Amino acid sequence: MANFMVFHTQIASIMEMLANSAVADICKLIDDDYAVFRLEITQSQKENRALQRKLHILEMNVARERAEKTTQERVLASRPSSVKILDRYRGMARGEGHLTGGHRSFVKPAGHNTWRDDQPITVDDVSGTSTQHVILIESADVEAAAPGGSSLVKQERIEGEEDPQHSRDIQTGAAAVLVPPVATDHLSTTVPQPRTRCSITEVSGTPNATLKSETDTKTLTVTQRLLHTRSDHRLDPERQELGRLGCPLAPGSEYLLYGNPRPRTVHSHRDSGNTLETGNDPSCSYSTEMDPGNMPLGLETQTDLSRGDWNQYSSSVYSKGCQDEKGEGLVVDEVTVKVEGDAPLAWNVDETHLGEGNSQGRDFLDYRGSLKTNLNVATHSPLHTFRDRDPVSTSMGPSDSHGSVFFDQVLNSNDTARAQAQGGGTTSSNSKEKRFLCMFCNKGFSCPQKVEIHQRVHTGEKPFSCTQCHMRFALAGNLKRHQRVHTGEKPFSCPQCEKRFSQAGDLKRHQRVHTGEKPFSCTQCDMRFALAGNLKMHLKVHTGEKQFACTHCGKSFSERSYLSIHQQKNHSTL
DNA sequence: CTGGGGACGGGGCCC
DNA sequence: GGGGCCCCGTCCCCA
Repeated sequence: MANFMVFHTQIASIMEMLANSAVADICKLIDDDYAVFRLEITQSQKENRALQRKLHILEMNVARERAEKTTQERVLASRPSSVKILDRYRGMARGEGHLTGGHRSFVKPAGHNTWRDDQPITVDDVSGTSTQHVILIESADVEAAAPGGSSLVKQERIEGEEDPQHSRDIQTGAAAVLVPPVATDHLSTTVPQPRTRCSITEVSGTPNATLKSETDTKTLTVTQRLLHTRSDHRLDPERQELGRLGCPLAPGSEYLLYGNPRPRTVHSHRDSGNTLETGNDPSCSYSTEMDPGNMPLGLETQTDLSRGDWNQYSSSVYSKGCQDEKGEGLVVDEVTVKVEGDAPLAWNVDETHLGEGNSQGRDFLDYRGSLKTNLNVATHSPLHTFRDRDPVSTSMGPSDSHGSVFFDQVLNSNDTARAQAQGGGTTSSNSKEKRFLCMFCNKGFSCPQKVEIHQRVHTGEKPFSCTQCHMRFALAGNLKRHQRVHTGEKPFSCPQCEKRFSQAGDLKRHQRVHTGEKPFSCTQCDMRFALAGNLKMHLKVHTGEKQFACTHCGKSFSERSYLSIHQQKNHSTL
């Protein structure tokens, strides 16, 4: 029994020793693992800090890149001579629903003087889709700041998570003032040095980010020049190249330029795609979405840009513009522009696009012919100085400067003549009062609102629609007058007869019947006419459309025999 | 072909 | 500044 007790004690002792040993081993293992674990944690923390630093630097680079863009916008905004640009074509794009829908495409104008084809400045947000935009940035600055670390950063954003600042910067030129201080500082210090530029590239078809790095010192050089020559960029040789229109610079001009003649979003009724091709070659389909045939009717129900939206848009745009009568600011709105490669630019303005289905379509001109024949229609207004080729403006704006010049040409060719014929024109003696110029035709107006109204001539905007028919009008007064067609109202009565007229001009014209006045005389013969249209028809006699005109009375005949009969019958005694 | 009217585009002026 | 009105020019159509 005693032996048993001793044995039991020994066993217990051994068990205790074994237990202690086991605990010690376990503790030792735990300590070792803990040490390893702590070491790993420390290393991970170090890596995290390094990655955070890199991320921060990359964010700064992104901000810097944005700042470059926005600063360039400011360069445009701060155009000399207190010039202000209001891009009214955003409304056109709105009509396409692109902008309101969030679709934004900023494209390099093909053939742009200062942009290269390989410039990666392309931001394309497509709303309504789940497309993820991968911003891939590889910057030498990052490498320098975080040596040894990875320079690849993936940043994926889904729809709706768009950076508000980013969006704001892109959407409005006014946001150009919101340049991050860091970015501006960076610009001021590093711009002169070539550096790696960040490219924002949409990677389609790949769920994950891929790396794309582009070093474009040339672009930076251009950007730098633009950033630092805001006051003298008019003298930029490249901008001087704009002088192909023969537009000398006009320093100190007091003209304020309204409107943006850049072509806007194309809504071609013939082309399958709503495309606006930009490039060097002026062959670009252009039409306005003011398609009466497709327009909804009714002032109250219509929501297209031509009506309420348009008004709203215009008001917004011009309210912006009016905020800065001094020309201190710039409102540059973007317009969706889709570039298909570097397709040549061609502006095939087709009146069927412009006014199809509208009796007023006749007023639209085929600008192609005008473009051919009026390339030298020079306007000596300083406004052309500002039709620059600023890559920022073109990237942010609705189109490239080629389209702008095109508009200059074609619109000057048509509207300027009419405007000048009606006492307008930039060179009028009262140009000081009419210091608000239309960007399309240079016609001067006394206030911006009149420019806005006038520019409907060029834009095709017809905000006022008749609720009784499909007719649309650019002027409210014309709509009001038109409605007499439906009401039958004829408030103008002739005092000499029973006739009544819906328009005062009609009455006045009618009264020539009573007075015998014939103010329109033929320069080829002695015929006189009470109506200009009749004279115009008559002139065809002399222009060869009728080959056989009577030398006595001017009457013309399609065949010589008819003329002979006429002369024998009416002038045989002569 | 001419005369005449309907209707619209658009600039200028005034309130 | 905005709206209304006037006016001119123009196109189209018809008798």
